[in-house]
Amino acid sequence: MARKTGSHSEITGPKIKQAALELFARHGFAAVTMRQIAARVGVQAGAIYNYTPDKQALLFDLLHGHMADLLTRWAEEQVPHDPVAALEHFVAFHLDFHIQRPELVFISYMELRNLTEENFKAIEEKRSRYEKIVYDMILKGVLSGDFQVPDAKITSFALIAMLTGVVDWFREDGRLSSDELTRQYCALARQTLGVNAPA
Amino acid sequence: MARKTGSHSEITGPKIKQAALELFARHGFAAVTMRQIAARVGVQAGAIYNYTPDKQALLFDLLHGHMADLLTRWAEEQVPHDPVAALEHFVAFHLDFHIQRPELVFISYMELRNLTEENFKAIEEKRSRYEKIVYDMILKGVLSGDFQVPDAKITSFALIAMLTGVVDWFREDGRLSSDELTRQYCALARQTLGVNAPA
DNA sequence: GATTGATCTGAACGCTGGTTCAGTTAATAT
DNA sequence: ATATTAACTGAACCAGCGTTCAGATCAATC
Repeated sequence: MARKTGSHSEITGPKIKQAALELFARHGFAAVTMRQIAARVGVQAGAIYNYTPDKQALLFDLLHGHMADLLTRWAEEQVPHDPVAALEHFVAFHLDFHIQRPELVFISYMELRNLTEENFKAIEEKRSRYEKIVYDMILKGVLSGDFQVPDAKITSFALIAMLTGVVDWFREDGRLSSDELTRQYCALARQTLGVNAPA
Repeated sequence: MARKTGSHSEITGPKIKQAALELFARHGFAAVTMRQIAARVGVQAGAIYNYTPDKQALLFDLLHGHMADLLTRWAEEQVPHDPVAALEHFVAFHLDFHIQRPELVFISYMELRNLTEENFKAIEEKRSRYEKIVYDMILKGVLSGDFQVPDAKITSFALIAMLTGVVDWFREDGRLSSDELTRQYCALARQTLGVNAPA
Protein backbone atom coordinates (compact mmCIF):
# COMPACT_ATOMS: atom_id res chain seq x y z
CA MET A 1 0.00 0.00 0.00
CA ALA A 2 1.06 3.53 -0.74
CA ARG A 3 -0.36 6.97 -0.15
CA LYS A 4 -1.29 6.92 3.49
CA THR A 5 0.34 9.92 5.08
CA GLY A 6 -0.34 13.19 3.31
CA SER A 7 -3.09 11.53 1.34
CA HIS A 8 -5.66 13.91 -0.02
CA SER A 9 -8.60 11.70 0.89
CA GLU A 10 -8.75 13.02 4.40
CA ILE A 11 -8.92 16.51 3.03
CA THR A 12 -11.01 16.14 -0.09
CA GLY A 13 -13.74 14.11 1.61
CA PRO A 14 -14.67 16.74 4.19
CA LYS A 15 -14.24 19.50 1.63
CA ILE A 16 -16.82 17.85 -0.58
CA LYS A 17 -19.27 17.58 2.29
CA GLN A 18 -18.75 21.21 3.20
CA ALA A 19 -19.12 22.40 -0.38
CA ALA A 20 -22.26 20.33 -0.86
CA LEU A 21 -23.72 21.72 2.36
CA GLU A 22 -23.12 25.32 1.41
CA LEU A 23 -24.44 24.91 -2.11
CA PHE A 24 -27.48 22.88 -1.10
CA ALA A 25 -28.36 25.50 1.48
CA ARG A 26 -27.96 28.37 -0.93
CA HIS A 27 -29.55 26.99 -4.08
CA GLY A 28 -31.38 23.83 -3.10
CA PHE A 29 -30.42 20.22 -3.68
CA ALA A 30 -32.02 19.82 -7.08
CA ALA A 31 -30.53 23.05 -8.39
CA VAL A 32 -26.95 22.16 -7.48
CA THR A 33 -24.81 20.18 -9.91
CA MET A 34 -22.01 17.79 -9.14
CA ARG A 35 -19.76 19.99 -11.27
CA GLN A 36 -20.48 23.00 -9.06
CA ILE A 37 -19.57 21.03 -5.96
CA ALA A 38 -16.40 19.75 -7.63
CA ALA A 39 -15.39 23.23 -8.77
CA ARG A 40 -15.69 24.55 -5.22
CA VAL A 41 -13.41 21.78 -3.99
CA GLY A 42 -10.98 22.35 -6.84
CA VAL A 43 -11.42 18.97 -8.45
CA GLN A 44 -13.18 17.36 -11.40
CA ALA A 45 -16.72 16.04 -11.02
CA GLY A 46 -15.65 12.42 -11.39
CA ALA A 47 -13.44 12.61 -8.32
CA ILE A 48 -16.46 13.08 -6.08
CA TYR A 49 -17.45 9.50 -6.77
CA ASN A 50 -14.44 8.31 -4.81
CA TYR A 51 -16.21 9.62 -1.72
CA THR A 52 -19.90 9.08 -2.30
CA PRO A 53 -21.88 6.56 -4.35
CA ASP A 54 -24.15 9.26 -5.72
CA LYS A 55 -25.67 12.68 -5.19
CA GLN A 56 -28.51 11.33 -3.03
CA ALA A 57 -26.06 9.84 -0.54
CA LEU A 58 -24.34 13.19 -0.26
CA LEU A 59 -27.61 14.74 0.91
CA PHE A 60 -28.58 11.89 3.17
CA ASP A 61 -25.23 11.83 4.95
CA LEU A 62 -25.55 15.52 5.75
CA LEU A 63 -29.08 15.21 7.13
CA HIS A 64 -28.51 11.97 8.95
CA GLY A 65 -25.30 13.20 10.50
CA HIS A 66 -27.05 16.33 11.65
CA MET A 67 -29.88 14.51 13.40
CA ALA A 68 -27.55 11.93 14.91
CA ASP A 69 -25.39 14.75 16.21
CA LEU A 70 -28.39 16.50 17.74
CA LEU A 71 -29.54 13.39 19.60
CA THR A 72 -26.07 12.46 20.75
CA ARG A 73 -25.35 15.91 22.12
CA TRP A 74 -28.61 16.06 24.02
CA ALA A 75 -27.98 12.63 25.48
CA GLU A 76 -24.71 13.96 26.86
CA GLU A 77 -26.36 16.90 28.59
CA GLN A 78 -26.86 16.90 32.33
CA VAL A 79 -30.50 17.91 32.55
CA PRO A 80 -31.79 19.28 35.88
CA HIS A 81 -34.70 17.50 37.50
CA ASP A 82 -36.70 20.62 38.19
CA PRO A 83 -39.10 21.15 35.22
CA VAL A 84 -38.50 24.89 34.94
CA ALA A 85 -34.73 24.50 35.12
CA ALA A 86 -34.96 21.66 32.59
CA LEU A 87 -36.92 23.89 30.23
CA GLU A 88 -34.33 26.61 30.42
CA HIS A 89 -31.59 24.09 29.92
CA PHE A 90 -33.34 22.79 26.83
CA VAL A 91 -33.92 26.27 25.40
CA ALA A 92 -30.25 27.10 25.82
CA PHE A 93 -29.17 23.81 24.29
CA HIS A 94 -31.53 23.95 21.35
CA LEU A 95 -30.68 27.56 20.47
CA ASP A 96 -26.97 26.99 20.81
CA PHE A 97 -26.97 23.85 18.71
CA HIS A 98 -29.10 25.34 15.96
CA ILE A 99 -27.53 28.75 15.56
CA GLN A 100 -24.16 27.07 15.22
CA ARG A 101 -25.29 25.22 12.08
CA PRO A 102 -27.86 27.32 10.25
CA GLU A 103 -27.19 25.65 6.92
CA LEU A 104 -27.79 22.15 8.23
CA VAL A 105 -30.96 23.28 9.97
CA PHE A 106 -32.10 24.86 6.75
CA ILE A 107 -31.60 21.85 4.49
CA SER A 108 -32.88 19.46 7.14
CA TYR A 109 -36.25 21.11 6.84
CA MET A 110 -36.05 21.95 3.16
CA GLU A 111 -34.69 18.94 1.43
CA LEU A 112 -36.60 16.14 3.12
CA ARG A 113 -38.69 15.66 0.01
CA ASN A 114 -35.62 15.08 -2.11
CA LEU A 115 -34.78 11.99 -0.10
CA THR A 116 -35.75 8.53 -1.22
CA GLU A 117 -38.54 7.04 0.85
CA GLU A 118 -36.18 4.83 2.79
CA ASN A 119 -33.80 7.67 3.60
CA PHE A 120 -36.71 9.90 4.52
CA LYS A 121 -37.97 7.41 7.06
CA ALA A 122 -34.58 7.20 8.72
CA ILE A 123 -34.54 10.97 9.23
CA GLU A 124 -38.16 11.12 10.36
CA GLU A 125 -37.52 8.52 13.00
CA LYS A 126 -34.78 10.62 14.53
CA ARG A 127 -36.83 13.77 14.30
CA SER A 128 -39.68 12.07 16.14
CA ARG A 129 -37.32 10.98 18.86
CA TYR A 130 -36.29 14.57 19.42
CA GLU A 131 -39.87 15.83 19.42
CA LYS A 132 -40.75 13.21 21.98
CA ILE A 133 -38.02 14.46 24.27
CA VAL A 134 -39.58 17.90 24.22
CA TYR A 135 -43.07 16.53 24.66
CA ASP A 136 -42.05 14.43 27.64
CA MET A 137 -40.31 17.38 29.22
CA ILE A 138 -43.41 19.53 28.90
CA LEU A 139 -45.71 16.79 30.10
CA LYS A 140 -43.61 16.33 33.20
CA GLY A 141 -43.89 20.00 34.03
CA VAL A 142 -47.61 19.97 33.46
CA LEU A 143 -48.07 17.00 35.77
CA SER A 144 -45.94 18.60 38.46
CA GLY A 145 -47.97 21.77 38.20
CA ASP A 146 -45.04 23.90 37.13
CA PHE A 147 -46.42 24.45 33.62
CA GLN A 148 -49.89 25.54 32.58
CA VAL A 149 -50.61 24.92 28.91
CA PRO A 150 -53.73 24.35 26.83
CA ASP A 151 -52.28 21.19 25.26
CA ALA A 152 -48.88 19.58 25.84
CA LYS A 153 -48.53 18.21 22.29
CA ILE A 154 -49.38 21.49 20.58
CA THR A 155 -47.17 23.38 22.97
CA SER A 156 -44.25 21.12 22.15
CA PHE A 157 -44.67 21.87 18.44
CA ALA A 158 -45.09 25.58 19.14
CA LEU A 159 -41.98 25.68 21.31
CA ILE A 160 -39.82 23.90 18.76
CA ALA A 161 -41.08 26.09 15.90
CA MET A 162 -40.53 29.21 17.94
CA LEU A 163 -36.97 28.27 18.82
CA THR A 164 -35.92 26.84 15.48
CA GLY A 165 -37.32 29.86 13.66
CA VAL A 166 -34.45 31.83 15.17
CA VAL A 167 -32.05 30.60 12.48
CA ASP A 168 -34.07 32.55 9.91
CA TRP A 169 -33.00 35.87 11.30
CA PHE A 170 -30.29 35.50 13.93
CA ARG A 171 -26.78 36.56 12.89
CA GLU A 172 -23.76 36.16 15.15
CA ASP A 173 -22.70 39.71 14.34
CA GLY A 174 -26.15 41.24 14.81
CA ARG A 175 -27.40 43.53 17.56
CA LEU A 176 -27.96 40.58 19.89
CA SER A 177 -25.31 38.31 21.39
CA SER A 178 -26.15 34.62 21.57
CA ASP A 179 -26.13 34.88 25.38
CA GLU A 180 -28.65 37.66 25.27
CA LEU A 181 -30.70 35.67 22.76
CA THR A 182 -30.80 32.71 25.11
CA ARG A 183 -31.87 34.87 28.02
CA GLN A 184 -34.69 36.42 26.04
CA TYR A 185 -35.96 33.09 24.79
CA CYS A 186 -35.78 31.53 28.24
CA ALA A 187 -38.08 34.26 29.48
CA LEU A 188 -40.35 33.87 26.48
CA ALA A 189 -40.46 30.09 26.86
CA ARG A 190 -41.38 30.39 30.54
CA GLN A 191 -44.29 32.59 29.61
CA THR A 192 -45.37 30.32 26.79
CA LEU A 193 -45.27 27.32 29.11
CA GLY A 194 -47.30 29.20 31.68
CA VAL A 195 -44.73 29.15 34.44
CA ASN A 196 -46.17 31.10 37.38
CA ALA A 197 -49.44 31.45 35.53
CA PRO A 198 -52.59 31.94 37.59
CA ALA A 199 -54.36 28.64 38.17
CA MET B 1 -62.33 37.71 -33.52
CA ALA B 2 -63.30 34.14 -32.78
CA ARG B 3 -63.11 31.82 -29.78
CA LYS B 4 -64.54 33.84 -26.94
CA THR B 5 -67.30 31.80 -25.37
CA GLY B 6 -66.26 28.33 -24.37
CA SER B 7 -62.64 29.25 -24.79
CA HIS B 8 -60.25 27.02 -22.93
CA SER B 9 -57.96 29.82 -21.88
CA GLU B 10 -60.05 30.64 -18.86
CA ILE B 11 -59.82 27.04 -17.77
CA THR B 12 -56.31 26.04 -18.76
CA GLY B 13 -54.68 29.09 -17.19
CA PRO B 14 -55.87 28.42 -13.63
CA LYS B 15 -55.31 24.69 -14.07
CA ILE B 16 -51.67 25.34 -14.91
CA LYS B 17 -51.26 27.50 -11.80
CA GLN B 18 -52.88 24.86 -9.63
CA ALA B 19 -50.81 22.04 -11.10
CA ALA B 20 -47.62 24.02 -10.68
CA LEU B 21 -48.52 24.81 -7.08
CA GLU B 22 -49.15 21.19 -6.17
CA LEU B 23 -46.03 19.92 -7.89
CA PHE B 24 -43.75 22.66 -6.57
CA ALA B 25 -45.01 21.99 -3.05
CA ARG B 26 -44.50 18.26 -3.35
CA HIS B 27 -41.20 18.02 -5.19
CA GLY B 28 -39.68 21.51 -5.13
CA PHE B 29 -39.43 24.04 -7.92
CA ALA B 30 -36.16 22.84 -9.40
CA ALA B 31 -37.24 19.20 -9.41
CA VAL B 32 -40.46 19.80 -11.32
CA THR B 33 -40.44 19.82 -15.12
CA MET B 34 -42.67 21.77 -17.45
CA ARG B 35 -43.70 18.44 -18.95
CA GLN B 36 -44.95 17.21 -15.57
CA ILE B 37 -47.05 20.31 -15.13
CA ALA B 38 -48.42 19.98 -18.64
CA ALA B 39 -49.27 16.31 -18.15
CA ARG B 40 -51.27 17.12 -15.03
CA VAL B 41 -53.28 19.70 -16.97
CA GLY B 42 -53.74 17.32 -19.89
CA VAL B 43 -51.80 19.34 -22.38
CA GLN B 44 -48.41 19.44 -24.09
CA ALA B 45 -45.51 21.33 -22.54
CA GLY B 46 -45.46 23.97 -25.26
CA ALA B 47 -49.02 25.04 -24.47
CA ILE B 48 -47.94 26.35 -21.07
CA TYR B 49 -46.09 29.15 -22.81
CA ASN B 50 -49.39 30.64 -23.88
CA TYR B 51 -49.96 31.48 -20.23
CA THR B 52 -46.57 32.25 -18.77
CA PRO B 53 -43.36 33.62 -20.27
CA ASP B 54 -41.25 31.05 -18.44
CA LYS B 55 -40.97 28.72 -15.46
CA GLN B 56 -39.65 31.45 -13.19
CA ALA B 57 -42.74 33.59 -13.77
CA LEU B 58 -44.92 30.64 -12.83
CA LEU B 59 -43.24 30.52 -9.42
CA PHE B 60 -43.18 34.26 -8.90
CA ASP B 61 -46.87 34.67 -9.69
CA LEU B 62 -47.75 32.07 -7.08
CA LEU B 63 -45.63 33.65 -4.35
CA HIS B 64 -46.50 37.22 -5.20
CA GLY B 65 -50.20 36.47 -5.38
CA HIS B 66 -50.00 34.74 -2.02
CA MET B 67 -48.37 37.67 -0.25
CA ALA B 68 -50.62 40.21 -1.95
CA ASP B 69 -53.62 38.16 -0.87
CA LEU B 70 -52.37 38.02 2.72
CA LEU B 71 -51.91 41.77 2.96
CA THR B 72 -55.21 42.56 1.24
CA ARG B 73 -57.16 40.26 3.52
CA TRP B 74 -55.63 41.69 6.65
CA ALA B 75 -56.34 45.22 5.44
CA GLU B 76 -60.00 44.26 5.16
CA GLU B 77 -60.18 43.00 8.74
CA GLN B 78 -61.88 45.06 11.42
CA VAL B 79 -59.27 44.94 14.15
CA PRO B 80 -60.35 45.75 17.73
CA HIS B 81 -58.58 48.60 19.48
CA ASP B 82 -57.92 46.70 22.68
CA PRO B 83 -54.43 45.13 22.42
CA VAL B 84 -55.43 41.75 23.83
CA ALA B 85 -58.51 41.51 21.62
CA ALA B 86 -56.39 42.59 18.65
CA LEU B 87 -53.89 39.86 19.41
CA GLU B 88 -56.58 37.21 19.47
CA HIS B 89 -58.04 38.58 16.28
CA PHE B 90 -54.66 38.37 14.62
CA VAL B 91 -54.02 34.82 15.84
CA ALA B 92 -57.38 33.70 14.46
CA PHE B 93 -56.78 35.46 11.14
CA HIS B 94 -53.25 34.21 10.68
CA LEU B 95 -54.08 30.61 11.51
CA ASP B 96 -57.18 30.61 9.33
CA PHE B 97 -55.42 32.13 6.35
CA HIS B 98 -52.43 29.81 6.58
CA ILE B 99 -54.11 26.48 7.20
CA GLN B 100 -56.32 27.12 4.20
CA ARG B 101 -53.32 27.25 1.86
CA PRO B 102 -50.61 24.98 3.22
CA GLU B 103 -48.98 24.51 -0.18
CA LEU B 104 -48.59 28.22 -0.80
CA VAL B 105 -47.20 28.72 2.70
CA PHE B 106 -44.76 25.92 2.09
CA ILE B 107 -43.35 27.17 -1.18
CA SER B 108 -43.37 30.77 0.00
CA TYR B 109 -40.77 29.80 2.57
CA MET B 110 -39.04 27.13 0.55
CA GLU B 111 -38.61 28.51 -2.92
CA LEU B 112 -37.48 32.04 -2.20
CA ARG B 113 -33.96 31.14 -3.26
CA ASN B 114 -35.15 30.03 -6.67
CA LEU B 115 -36.36 33.53 -7.43
CA THR B 116 -34.31 36.00 -9.40
CA GLU B 117 -32.94 38.82 -7.28
CA GLU B 118 -35.54 41.25 -8.52
CA ASN B 119 -38.43 38.92 -7.87
CA PHE B 120 -37.03 38.03 -4.46
CA LYS B 121 -36.97 41.66 -3.43
CA ALA B 122 -40.60 42.12 -4.40
CA ILE B 123 -41.62 39.25 -2.13
CA GLU B 124 -39.37 40.33 0.71
CA GLU B 125 -40.88 43.78 0.66
CA LYS B 126 -44.35 42.35 1.20
CA ARG B 127 -43.14 39.98 3.87
CA SER B 128 -41.56 42.85 5.76
CA ARG B 129 -44.81 44.76 5.61
CA TYR B 130 -46.60 41.89 7.26
CA GLU B 131 -43.94 41.47 9.93
CA LYS B 132 -44.20 45.15 10.71
CA ILE B 133 -47.92 44.81 11.27
CA VAL B 134 -47.25 42.20 13.94
CA TYR B 135 -44.43 44.18 15.47
CA ASP B 136 -46.55 47.32 15.70
CA MET B 137 -49.38 45.36 17.28
CA ILE B 138 -47.08 43.95 19.95
CA LEU B 139 -45.40 47.28 20.59
CA LYS B 140 -48.77 48.92 21.14
CA GLY B 141 -49.67 46.31 23.75
CA VAL B 142 -46.34 46.71 25.46
CA LEU B 143 -46.72 50.47 25.69
CA SER B 144 -50.26 50.17 27.02
CA GLY B 145 -49.05 47.72 29.66
CA ASP B 146 -51.21 44.86 28.39
CA PHE B 147 -48.21 42.82 27.22
CA GLN B 148 -45.03 41.97 29.09
CA VAL B 149 -42.27 40.70 26.80
CA PRO B 150 -38.48 40.66 26.93
CA ASP B 151 -38.19 42.22 23.45
CA ALA B 152 -40.97 43.27 21.07
CA LYS B 153 -39.01 42.50 17.89
CA ILE B 154 -37.97 39.03 18.98
CA THR B 155 -41.43 38.30 20.24
CA SER B 156 -42.93 39.24 16.88
CA PHE B 157 -40.63 36.76 15.14
CA ALA B 158 -41.36 34.09 17.74
CA LEU B 159 -45.10 34.59 17.46
CA ILE B 160 -45.10 34.36 13.66
CA ALA B 161 -42.87 31.28 13.67
CA MET B 162 -45.01 29.61 16.31
CA LEU B 163 -48.22 30.23 14.37
CA THR B 164 -46.93 29.52 10.89
CA GLY B 165 -45.33 26.29 12.08
CA VAL B 166 -48.84 24.93 12.44
CA VAL B 167 -49.07 24.14 8.74
CA ASP B 168 -46.33 21.54 9.23
CA TRP B 169 -48.57 19.27 11.23
CA PHE B 170 -52.18 20.49 11.21
CA ARG B 171 -54.62 18.46 9.11
CA GLU B 172 -58.26 19.47 8.65
CA ASP B 173 -59.32 15.92 9.39
CA GLY B 174 -57.06 15.48 12.43
CA ARG B 175 -58.00 15.20 16.09
CA LEU B 176 -58.31 18.96 16.39
CA SER B 177 -60.88 21.18 14.68
CA SER B 178 -59.64 24.49 13.36
CA ASP B 179 -61.85 26.26 15.91
CA GLU B 180 -60.25 24.32 18.71
CA LEU B 181 -56.83 25.02 17.23
CA THR B 182 -57.52 28.74 17.24
CA ARG B 183 -58.70 28.64 20.83
CA GLN B 184 -55.57 26.81 21.96
CA TYR B 185 -53.25 29.15 20.14
CA CYS B 186 -55.04 32.22 21.44
CA ALA B 187 -54.38 31.00 24.95
CA LEU B 188 -50.79 30.16 24.09
CA ALA B 189 -50.23 33.53 22.43
CA ARG B 190 -51.63 35.36 25.46
CA GLN B 191 -49.15 33.55 27.64
CA THR B 192 -46.28 34.19 25.27
CA LEU B 193 -47.10 37.89 25.15
CA GLY B 194 -47.26 38.00 28.93
CA VAL B 195 -50.88 39.02 29.21
CA ASN B 196 -51.73 39.20 32.95
CA ALA B 197 -48.11 38.51 33.78
CA PRO B 198 -46.81 39.72 37.13
CA ALA B 199 -45.15 43.10 36.75
C1' DG C 1 14.68 3.83 -8.50
C1' DA C 2 11.20 0.63 -9.35
C1' DT C 3 6.68 -0.74 -7.70
C1' DT C 4 2.28 0.02 -5.93
C1' DG C 5 -2.17 1.73 -5.39
C1' DA C 6 -4.92 5.65 -3.87
C1' DT C 7 -6.32 9.76 -6.16
C1' DC C 8 -7.67 12.36 -9.78
C1' DT C 9 -8.38 13.87 -14.88
C1' DG C 10 -10.75 14.40 -19.07
C1' DA C 11 -13.61 12.82 -22.19
C1' DA C 12 -17.51 10.46 -23.15
C1' DC C 13 -22.30 8.26 -22.44
C1' DG C 14 -27.30 8.49 -22.65
C1' DC C 15 -30.80 11.31 -21.18
C1' DT C 16 -33.67 15.07 -19.89
C1' DG C 17 -34.26 19.94 -19.19
C1' DG C 18 -36.58 24.60 -20.74
C1' DT C 19 -37.94 26.70 -24.65
C1' DT C 20 -39.30 27.55 -29.62
C1' DC C 21 -42.15 27.24 -33.56
C1' DA C 22 -44.32 25.71 -37.94
C1' DG C 23 -48.34 23.62 -38.49
C1' DT C 24 -53.05 21.55 -36.97
C1' DT C 25 -57.54 21.96 -34.79
C1' DA C 26 -61.91 23.79 -33.79
C1' DA C 27 -65.08 27.43 -32.05
C1' DT C 28 -66.91 31.68 -33.48
C1' DA C 29 -68.30 35.43 -36.77
C1' DT C 30 -69.70 36.76 -41.22
C1' DA D 1 -69.84 27.90 -46.35
C1' DT D 2 -66.00 30.46 -45.46
C1' DA D 3 -62.77 33.17 -43.01
C1' DT D 4 -60.64 34.09 -38.77
C1' DT D 5 -57.86 33.22 -34.94
C1' DA D 6 -57.16 31.48 -30.08
C1' DA D 7 -55.49 27.21 -28.41
C1' DC D 8 -52.82 23.50 -28.86
C1' DT D 9 -49.63 19.71 -30.83
C1' DG D 10 -45.47 17.45 -31.86
C1' DA D 11 -41.10 17.60 -32.99
C1' DA D 12 -36.95 19.64 -32.64
C1' DC D 13 -32.92 22.41 -30.50
C1' DC D 14 -29.07 22.49 -27.63
C1' DA D 15 -27.22 23.02 -23.20
C1' DG D 16 -26.52 20.69 -19.29
C1' DC D 17 -27.36 16.75 -16.15
C1' DG D 18 -25.48 12.52 -13.23
C1' DT D 19 -22.51 9.06 -13.87
C1' DT D 20 -18.70 5.99 -15.78
C1' DC D 21 -14.12 4.71 -16.81
C1' DA D 22 -9.56 4.14 -19.08
C1' DG D 23 -5.63 6.24 -18.28
C1' DA D 24 -2.41 9.77 -16.00
C1' DT D 25 -0.24 11.23 -11.65
C1' DC D 26 2.48 10.86 -7.74
C1' DA D 27 3.56 9.97 -2.59
C1' DA D 28 4.81 6.18 0.09
C1' DT D 29 7.13 1.86 0.28
C1' DC D 30 10.61 -1.69 -0.66
